[in-house]
Amino acid sequence: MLTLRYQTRQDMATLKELSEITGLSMNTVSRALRGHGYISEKTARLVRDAARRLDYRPNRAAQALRRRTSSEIAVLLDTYDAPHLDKLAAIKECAVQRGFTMGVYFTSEDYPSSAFRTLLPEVLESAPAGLILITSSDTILRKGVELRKRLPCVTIVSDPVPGGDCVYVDRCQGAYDAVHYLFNKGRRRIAFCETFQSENRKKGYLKAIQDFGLPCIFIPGSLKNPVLIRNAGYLNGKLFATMPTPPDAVQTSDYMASGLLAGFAATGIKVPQDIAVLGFDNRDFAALLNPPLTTLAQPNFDIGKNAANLLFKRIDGGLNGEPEAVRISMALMLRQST
Amino acid sequence: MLTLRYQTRQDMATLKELSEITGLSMNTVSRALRGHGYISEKTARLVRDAARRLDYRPNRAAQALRRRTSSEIAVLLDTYDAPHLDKLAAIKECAVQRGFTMGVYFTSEDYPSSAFRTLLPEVLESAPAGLILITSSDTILRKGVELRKRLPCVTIVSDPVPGGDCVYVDRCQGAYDAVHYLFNKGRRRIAFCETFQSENRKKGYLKAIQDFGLPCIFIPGSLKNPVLIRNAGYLNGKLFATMPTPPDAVQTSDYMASGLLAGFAATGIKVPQDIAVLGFDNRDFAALLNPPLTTLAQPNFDIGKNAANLLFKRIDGGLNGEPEAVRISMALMLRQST
DNA sequence: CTGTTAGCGCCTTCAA
DNA sequence: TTGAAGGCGCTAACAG
Repeated sequence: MLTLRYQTRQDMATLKELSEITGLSMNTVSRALRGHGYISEKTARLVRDAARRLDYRPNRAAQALRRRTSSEIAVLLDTYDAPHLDKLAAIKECAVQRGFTMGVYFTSEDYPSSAFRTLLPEVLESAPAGLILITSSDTILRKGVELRKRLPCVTIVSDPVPGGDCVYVDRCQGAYDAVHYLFNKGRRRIAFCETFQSENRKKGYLKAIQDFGLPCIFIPGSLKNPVLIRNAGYLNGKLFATMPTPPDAVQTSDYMASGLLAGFAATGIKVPQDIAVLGFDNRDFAALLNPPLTTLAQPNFDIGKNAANLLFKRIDGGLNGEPEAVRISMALMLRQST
Repeated sequence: MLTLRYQTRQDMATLKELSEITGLSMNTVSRALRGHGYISEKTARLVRDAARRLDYRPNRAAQALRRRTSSEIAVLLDTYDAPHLDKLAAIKECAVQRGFTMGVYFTSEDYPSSAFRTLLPEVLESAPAGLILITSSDTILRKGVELRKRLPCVTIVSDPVPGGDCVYVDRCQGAYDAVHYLFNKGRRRIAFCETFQSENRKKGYLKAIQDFGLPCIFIPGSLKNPVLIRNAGYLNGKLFATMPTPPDAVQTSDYMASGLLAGFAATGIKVPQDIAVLGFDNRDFAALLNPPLTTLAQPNFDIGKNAANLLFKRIDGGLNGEPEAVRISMALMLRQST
């Protein structure tokens, strides 16, 4: 059974108690614990032992009040997208190691109380030590650059943000690599299905087919809803069957790919024999499709870790450093669809 | 462009400023803002106007220090499961409406700093006003019941927790309803594929086939990893094809269902003509499978909302109420696999 | 109905 | 190297 010496904050030891027990002043105890200023080795040990014995934990509210800034890292998300959980876990992990907490804030147009302009004040209200923005909204990114003057602020994005600290996933390079891989596998008619927010992916595709001297087979589309995308994919898949010289490979989003696979199955097109399908994002379901989908993965945990590290660099080093853009590359997850 | 009158907590107005502006004592201002104690309508309005003008926001650190409890709702998750995001969103929504913040904590065996026994102190450290535990761990649930004496504490679970406040999803009833539905559709040989943590689902299945006088076709299994489950499903699907009198319907998890569909496709079994497939959980990918999967959905947003409401009931009403168990029923999402 | 007083627990001077 | 004093912003208890 898990037992603790306290069940609420009120049961926890305070500096004062430590000072009474050790016979030192509160101040000395405080400094010893934080390792600030001059403290003799002996006193330091004395204090640390007492603190450990009482399982002392500083009162964060008091710290925040006094220091005028809390030890919270605020993370702002603009979608409820599942992969974000990994990023959060990574940020959390880094935060804990440094004695920071993590506050999560969701922006969403769906809920009035979560609109960015009402949410941001709420975030600032907690006086966070730093801010991580996971978003594709220009408004939010601009605000991030502006806030950076006063508050360490790192964004997680798909394109580098000028003037701001950011971690970005090189989706363009990812798509390029995907086409390269398909090319090496002997595919020569590589199609691209466009979806919502696929600009960078498209760039990579276009650059690659040019570099490798391949024809451009571009299927436009701009749907946002996963299920609608899937249905569009289904129709696209059937469409391929009617083409005189159909593609022998497709690069597209995981959602679209799920529909394509269904469309191909319906028309007897064999994957990967007749056509290779290569997705994007490595969503949970990619491995569950039929056949399991080869796809480009975002290293989400890594992304979170890099963002947190960059943020702490600013928290430690002040706000005068040059903005940095950390590039994260995508990884190809090989499965049976290629 | 979004502009605020402050960029950090330090720029924000304080009670003292409000008191200077209005000519009232800090105390009066404070009471007027909180609506506590006697305040004349005139003063109240005066204060509220000034507060709005300066966009006053109470300093949460100071409040927490003084009140000895913060205005944070702590939520503890023991998996990174995607559906939890909806629950979080709902809890957050309720919290914001009441002026509370939400702190999210992940327990995970994968990361040492996230083990429950190190995490719980961290949670308590922030002196939360209440705690929501989303977990299937017995240790954690027991601790929840114990904590309840000191701290409002609601669990989100699959079985009611004796002695504790909880919101539970009636998975047993869900499975029962699923079989009932299949029965009404004329299916008479309804199989059940067991998976990790499917006890309640199994109970519902067994009860239903008994009530409707159907044969029990039980395929055991206890895998945990989604991809392995999917592969097992694929094999199960092929297995069905070899049976002298195969089932005409299956109830199982979404993961297993994804594999079954692949297995059926490989052996020429038609869904839903030859066999109906009915999943469980309505995961993101259910609608993306081929054919789109009929499945039982957990109303995650609803679950979160109920948990938050129950928690606030305790926060408002003290810790002496009788423990409550709120039952949430599952909903059948009809798609093309049945 | 309103004001005064006294801290909550911690950290930053400054003095010893 | 250590201690004493003061105050961060807010609220509870009490007095007017």
